Amino acid sequence: MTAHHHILQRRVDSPLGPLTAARSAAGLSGLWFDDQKHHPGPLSVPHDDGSDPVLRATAEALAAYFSGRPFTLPPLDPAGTAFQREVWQALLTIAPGQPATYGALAGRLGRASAARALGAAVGRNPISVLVPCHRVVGADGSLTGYAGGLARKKALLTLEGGAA
Amino acid sequence: MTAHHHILQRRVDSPLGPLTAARSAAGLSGLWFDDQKHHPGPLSVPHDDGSDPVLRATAEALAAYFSGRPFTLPPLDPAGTAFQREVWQALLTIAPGQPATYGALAGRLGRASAARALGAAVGRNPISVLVPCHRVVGADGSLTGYAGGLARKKALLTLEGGAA
DNA sequence: AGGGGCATGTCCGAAAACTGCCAGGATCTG
DNA sequence: CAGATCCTGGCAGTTTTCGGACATGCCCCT
Repeated sequence: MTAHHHILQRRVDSPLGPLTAARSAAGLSGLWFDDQKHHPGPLSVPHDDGSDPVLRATAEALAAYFSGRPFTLPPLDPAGTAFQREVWQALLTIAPGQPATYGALAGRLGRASAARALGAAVGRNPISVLVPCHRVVGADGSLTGYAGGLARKKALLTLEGGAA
Repeated sequence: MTAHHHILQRRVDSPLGPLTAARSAAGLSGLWFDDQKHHPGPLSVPHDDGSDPVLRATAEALAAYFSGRPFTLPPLDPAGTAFQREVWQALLTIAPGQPATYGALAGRLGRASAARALGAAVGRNPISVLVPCHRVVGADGSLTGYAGGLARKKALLTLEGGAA
């Protein structure tokens, strides 16, 4: 029951706009677009001077992602309920270019009837882009929603190509 | 808005039963009878090996108090809302043998009408005995309540003598 | 004397509301 | 008649709201 807080932050640029990355003691705890939904607001923690390994790895991963190069994720430590973390974990298993539906993902967790609850959890994903919550679409292929705005979701899916 | 946690604990004995003392980074954060109300439950923090200065000072202060000797308090750092800390601070100004009433104490804080709220705050005092929440009584002199049980409250007031 | 109402800050439990859903049926198009 | 659209109800986890209950005491009314 350790309450994990953000302890350090850093600004990161991207083709879709600037983001704020934050880390906890254990790893990357958040990565938000400035204007996205559920943004935690201005963090009252110090800014990284560039030496933090987790935040540096985050920036590098993001840059690699947008330029289509392979990359490795930094350790992740998003704060949430057990169910939410379970869902966010599952997001990592969705390959680029092969979007899944909310219902299918729910089924994969053995909770076929919890598609809607899963949708709510996906919408709360604190680590944009790197935890690919944008790869989940409606049963009919519609985008349905994205905390960073549907335009960004579409851009990300287009960038990843595949069966978009 | 730093959430202060307990980081170290220690058992302490007293004539009224064993207590658990806990400290934060800044000072003594709690001192509870085993069976008292609002007990935080088993703490998942290491036990002091006897070398911690704050917890040692706590044990010594408690021993001195019960044997009627003068003593000095360790630094205190109870966790609570602004109002609660204000109330607990005020408790320290009540001299032994000269109990105050809930209403009088509220008035002293410039909140004459908040006697009841103050009562609730007093009841939440996490540092038993050393922060003398037992020195507050009803307007008619009745004991009204004590997290550690009325028997202990009475015993403490008797021990302190004065206009009990 | 005794009873009822009210002020005040906090916590806690219950209940309602809110989701980035989806399947099934009704309604609306060519 | 075959789709495309729209509406409806039920789903499950989380968040928000709300109503009491408290370690009281004063005032007003019977």
